[in-house]
Amino acid sequence: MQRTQFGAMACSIARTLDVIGEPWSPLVLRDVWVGINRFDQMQADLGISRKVLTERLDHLVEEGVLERHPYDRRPRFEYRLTQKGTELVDLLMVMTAWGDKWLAGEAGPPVLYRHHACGEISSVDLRCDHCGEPMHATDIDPLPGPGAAPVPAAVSEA
Amino acid sequence: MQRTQFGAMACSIARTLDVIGEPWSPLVLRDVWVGINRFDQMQADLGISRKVLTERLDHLVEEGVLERHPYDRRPRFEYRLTQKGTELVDLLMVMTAWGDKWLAGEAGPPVLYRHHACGEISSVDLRCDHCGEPMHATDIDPLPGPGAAPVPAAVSEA
DNA sequence: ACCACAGGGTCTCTTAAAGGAACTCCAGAG
DNA sequence: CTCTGGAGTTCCTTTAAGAGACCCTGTGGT
Repeated sequence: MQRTQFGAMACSIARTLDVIGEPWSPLVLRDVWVGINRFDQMQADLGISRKVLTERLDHLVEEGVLERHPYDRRPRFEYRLTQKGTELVDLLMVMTAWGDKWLAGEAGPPVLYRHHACGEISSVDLRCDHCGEPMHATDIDPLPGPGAAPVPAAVSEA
Repeated sequence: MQRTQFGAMACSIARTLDVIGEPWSPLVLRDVWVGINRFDQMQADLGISRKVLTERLDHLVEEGVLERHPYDRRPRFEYRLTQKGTELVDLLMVMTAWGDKWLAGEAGPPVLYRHHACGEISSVDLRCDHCGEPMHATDIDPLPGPGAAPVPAAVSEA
């Protein structure tokens, strides 16, 4: 719903939410990722209302996360991930890992991932891109960066 | 808003969205993570409506992501991350990395992270927890897992 | 003992977004 | 020349977010 626009906050989390924070958006992205990339396929797969699906697709295309590719002389499109969108899938992979661990219950994870490099069923882990050691919530200190608090007159964020 | 409950879908992404998919929830989590953990502090920091903040905090506590710690004889609470919540911060770190790369613009990232292990300003990278090689969207194949499609009578998901 | 204060909510009202379903548009098949 | 099937679009109803006033309860000052 999001009446408040998060994009103006000096916070990359808030800005990212402006792109995929709306309800259904991550699931639309997931569908495109796994190859469900036409309107009616997605609609059927997700059970989302057609109106909302239209809005989400338009928004994701505007944001440069998806691209429309015509596949017919009529205005018929397939949606595909851009580079920006492909990198956003990292987020889905981490959501999957967390959901698998904390929410899957006795049935176990609904989907497994096989890693091409090693051929194993595995999941994703977060590492420091400098030293390669694990990097999680308690392993870091936040410091103000160059883009901090850009609008002095603004009300609040962090 | 989310009239549709995602939690019933056989998809860890959808289930995770049920926990933190509502508007503001990730930002509430971020605040608690960085030490803004009382009601009025969060309200002031985010500019969220008090009603919605109450709902989000209640929900996150119910889901076991946050814990209430009294700090007064009156019913006054600090909110803290549980283990489940701390691991969910991984998601925020990945959102931050993506937002820093694609949305920060010329000003640069609003916040930097210093990694304790190496002392460097760095960001997070996704690795296979088996072989340690990079693991991104195009490096994996999804396969059906043990918890796939639990309700044969159900309508749709993936 | 009394009053003002502040943290942490609750209530109410308005506005906008999600759900659902019917309707439109158009190219190609028969 | 009508039928069908993707891809939207329109309309209506329901519900959640935004905004801001109001409430309740210890506490500290006088």
